[in-house]
Amino acid sequence: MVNTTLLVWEIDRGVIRKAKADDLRETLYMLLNLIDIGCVTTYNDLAKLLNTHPRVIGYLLKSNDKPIVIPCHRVIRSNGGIGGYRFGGKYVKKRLLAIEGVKIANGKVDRRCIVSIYNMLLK
DNA sequence: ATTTGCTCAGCTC
DNA sequence: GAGCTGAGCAAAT
Repeated sequence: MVNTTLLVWEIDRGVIRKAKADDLRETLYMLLNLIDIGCVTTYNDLAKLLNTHPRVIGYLLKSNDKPIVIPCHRVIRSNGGIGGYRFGGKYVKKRLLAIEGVKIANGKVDRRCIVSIYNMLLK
C-alpha cells in the first residue's frame, strides 16, 4: 500500500502547504505518463488520487498546451464516455485513441482499455 | 436516456 | 467576498 498524500502538497520557501493548480498540474502530467498506449484512465480516478474533484482535473487538463506530448487525450469519463478535448473536440480525441488502439463502440470506450492509476499505485 | 443536485479551483466583478 | 463557469459524477427518474 503506497501513501499518495504527498502528491497534493508543495513546498514554498521551506513551508509545506496544500498544492495549487500549477503543482497539481505538474503531478497530473507525470501521472499521465503511467498510462500505456492503447489504454485510458478517467477524470474520476485521477481526482481520487490527487484528492480533488473530477471537474478540477478537467480544468487542469484544459490548460495543457502540448497535445500528444502530454497525453491528455487518454483521460475519459468514468462511464466510458469520451469527455472533452480542447484541440478539435471529442471527434479528434476519439480518433487519437483509435490510432493508439483503444476500442470504441458507439461513443463508449471498451471497459478493458480503462486502467486505474489509483489501483496501480495502491498495489 | 435524461434530469438533478453536488462539486471546487479559478476567474470576474 | 459573492457569484458564475466547466474537458465530471452518481443517483433518481
